[in-house]
Amino acid sequence: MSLSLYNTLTRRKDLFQPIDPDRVRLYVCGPTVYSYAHIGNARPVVVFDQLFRLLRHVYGEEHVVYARNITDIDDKIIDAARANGEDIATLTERTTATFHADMAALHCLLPTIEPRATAHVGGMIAMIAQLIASGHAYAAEGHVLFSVAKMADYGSLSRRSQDDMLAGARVEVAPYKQAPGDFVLWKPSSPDQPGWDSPWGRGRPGWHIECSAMSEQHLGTHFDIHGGGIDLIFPHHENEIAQSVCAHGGEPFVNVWMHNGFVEVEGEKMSKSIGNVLIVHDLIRQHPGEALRWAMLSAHYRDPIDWTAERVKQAKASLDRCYTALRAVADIAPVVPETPAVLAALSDDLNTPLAQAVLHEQVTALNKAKGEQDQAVAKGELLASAALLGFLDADPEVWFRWRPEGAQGLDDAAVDALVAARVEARLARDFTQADRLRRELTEAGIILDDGPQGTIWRRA
RNA sequence: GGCCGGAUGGCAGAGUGGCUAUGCAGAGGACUGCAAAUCCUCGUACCCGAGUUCGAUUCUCGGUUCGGCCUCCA
Repeated sequence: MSLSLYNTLTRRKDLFQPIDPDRVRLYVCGPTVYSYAHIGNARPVVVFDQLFRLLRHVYGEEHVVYARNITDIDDKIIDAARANGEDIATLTERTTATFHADMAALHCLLPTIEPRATAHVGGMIAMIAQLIASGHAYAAEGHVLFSVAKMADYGSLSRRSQDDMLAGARVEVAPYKQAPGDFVLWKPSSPDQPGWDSPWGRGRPGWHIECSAMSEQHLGTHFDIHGGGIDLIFPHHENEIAQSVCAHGGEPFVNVWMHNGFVEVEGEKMSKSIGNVLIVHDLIRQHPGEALRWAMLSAHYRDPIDWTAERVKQAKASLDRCYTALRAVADIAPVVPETPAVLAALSDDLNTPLAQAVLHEQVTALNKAKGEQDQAVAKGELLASAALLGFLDADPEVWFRWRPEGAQGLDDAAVDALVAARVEARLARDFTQADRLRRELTEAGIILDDGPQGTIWRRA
């Protein structure tokens, strides 16, 4: 199965050919750990988790290296720590732990490597020194800046020229800059700010250099795929390219650049001023994480996604349909196929909406399957496809008993008791009583299914 | 102003130069003590205009419109 991926560099889908199929390397820009991750932060995590899963399937689990950094030094962190009255390490460790838990709830695997910026300052300083030595950067007033004029094809990823950018007139013109487009590699720290000793005085790294230094250390100077949000194309990734290519004597840096689209909320841009920022940590208390993952993957990763209550509801309904089918064949051992049917959809630039459609067709096939043999095959087809997407790994009984945190109403034992009472009433052919109990349960959000094997229930 | 990406049925969302996904919602039927679930059937959607073509929702050009980025941003 050939894999094609849309490459921001070429602006088209290209056949993916790894540099080394025994060591396929992926780098994704990870979180700046100063507060809870919002749904927009979660999108690249879910999208590139999906890519990671696909690459592992195609090249083998041991042959894929996925690095996603933790940015644990940044001015936003400094400000947040000060505001909280806690030290930076406490803040970043706490936030990182929450990030891990939240992303795990979205069924995201841990990356192979999770480098932290503060553990790589030495590498950043070395790379900056290299850039100065090769004439691509200069020191001025305690800062070190990259000189964009020294790189011939600066702007090739975002396809913009220096002139175009100056027309935007939002470029900060600092006195120590030789040209307005030059960007900071190193900046000085005041005594009350965190800092590291360097040849240019005590200071801290600029935003872009950490990814160049960390990818170099863990993935080498030239690797396969680099991902992140579409807003990172410029300046972050453009500058990363400039730093890495120039520090490595002009050799190629990344073959495929991939960018996910933005998340909107109920048709509006998500922003603090509108007050519609959705925090993953809150969402996972109100909805099963698997449903949130389904919702996130229900739009193609390059398109903007409008995150709505309706979308989450539909995602939950889709998974209910899957788990309903699986519940009916819970006792049948699946016959797992070698190649999941969703592989073709995923191999076409991660077409997850099409993959979900395939899952639905597999559910229909499972529902229609007659006899244990056919059911075992249909179940295996569904599970194999779902596994590649990070879905349907729960016990259906657990899925259908899920309830939001702090939910009022009947707990599992209370429901079981009422259901048992109704079963007795039905056996006694007291349908008035049975229907009264059904009504009571329906009002409590419990849906009953009287089947040949007895009565089962689920939460709506 | 520059660069980039969209516009598909009630909703979400794929895809294709002719055979018009998938799910939800809706209509009808089978099944059912009631119900739920399931299965079957149904609704003939592709922003506008011109061009290319035997044929365009799909390709080309123009337009309308929505959105993103232009050194804080996933």
